[in-house]
Amino acid sequence: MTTTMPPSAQPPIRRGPYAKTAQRRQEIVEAATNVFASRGYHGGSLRDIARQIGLSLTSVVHHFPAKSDLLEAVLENADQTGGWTLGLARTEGVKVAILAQVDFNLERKELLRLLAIVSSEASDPAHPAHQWFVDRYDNLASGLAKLLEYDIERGRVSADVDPELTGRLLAAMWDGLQLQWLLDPTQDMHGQMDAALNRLLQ
Amino acid sequence: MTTTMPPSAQPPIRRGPYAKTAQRRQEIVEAATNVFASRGYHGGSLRDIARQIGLSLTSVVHHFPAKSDLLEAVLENADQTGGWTLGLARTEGVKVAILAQVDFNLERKELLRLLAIVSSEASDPAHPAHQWFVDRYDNLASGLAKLLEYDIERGRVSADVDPELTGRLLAAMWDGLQLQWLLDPTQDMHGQMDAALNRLLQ
DNA sequence: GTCTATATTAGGATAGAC
DNA sequence: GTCTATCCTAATATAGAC
Repeated sequence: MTTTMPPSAQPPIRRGPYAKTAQRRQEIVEAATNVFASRGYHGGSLRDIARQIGLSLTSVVHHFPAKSDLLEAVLENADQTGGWTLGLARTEGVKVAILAQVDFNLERKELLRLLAIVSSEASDPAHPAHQWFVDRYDNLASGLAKLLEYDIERGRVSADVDPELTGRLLAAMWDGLQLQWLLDPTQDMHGQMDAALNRLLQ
Repeated sequence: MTTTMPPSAQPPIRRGPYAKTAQRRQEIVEAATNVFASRGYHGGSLRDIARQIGLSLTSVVHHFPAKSDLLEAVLENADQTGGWTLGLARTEGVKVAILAQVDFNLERKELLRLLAIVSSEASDPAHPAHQWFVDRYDNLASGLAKLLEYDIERGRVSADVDPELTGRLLAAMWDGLQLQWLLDPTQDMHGQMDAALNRLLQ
């Protein structure tokens, strides 16, 4: 906790350090993304993360007192950089939007590896990211459901489609194809997802 | 390596030890399945595995000199116990067979956790199980493709279905729904897979 | 085959100087 | 904020007795 200033003292102006800290934190988060992506959360070490950006272990710990704090920041960051292209879904429909996101993701293999490994690790309720992933799939499914409803209204998706259920199915297919692609990058994930969307949305 | 007997010496008869060894190995493999399932391959330790069956670490190492040897045995064993119900697919169709396997799998959560975690870890080509999982998905996809062809011939599955591609899609959907169910066991995986099969097989 | 004991390396975390 | 140095724990692996 920060100590409170006595009322008489000059309040220190220090906007520089804050900016520097934010930048450092970002560097650490990016390095952690790489390490967790290749070794998992349990398998990845803070030492590796520190080494990757030429920092000491102590400094990393200074910014993120516990390893789980760092994981939390990594996941937050992953969701921000994985900006879901909502606008495209409104104008072009959910299918086009998903395929665009698939193409975008094919360029960020490390991040996908991270999410794949940690999401399965996190199926243990004691895992620090357990709730985060449970919420993530709930939000993903209901987000897709809303987009599907919109498309159904406009006749772009069959009225037979159950939005909530199909949201779950789309998320599942997405993850599953991504795993197979991660294992074997010669797989045509775009084409496979395209075919899946045609079937699932009729 | 075992030393060769001199021709003059009595060949020792020892069938007991072999059987005992096989049983021990099986015990170790089952403990390793639990540990790898809850902590992953990197995160799981040989000590935990030994402790779980009241054995010393050294004895475990005696049977499996390297950790990766143990993982290999665990995966072999997982595929055997996860006996794919081929007979059912011939008589009742691929959809019934898959749903039966889904129900069976819902009782073996630890094994599914293991496969989920290790398969994503193994997307790193340097992982000891990398090739095993690449082959596994190839075999799974082509196996499903054969079953689909059979069902198409008999009119149980739409002739519009591309067997090889759809085999991939089914495997992906299966994995994806399983992950969501592992994270949140209140998910109705049977119902979701049923709906997915109806859509994917028309 | 199994054990105790130990080697060696590495993990997360903390103390205290600068 | 960053460092060196250190603590404590645990990892894989090996040596050698029984």
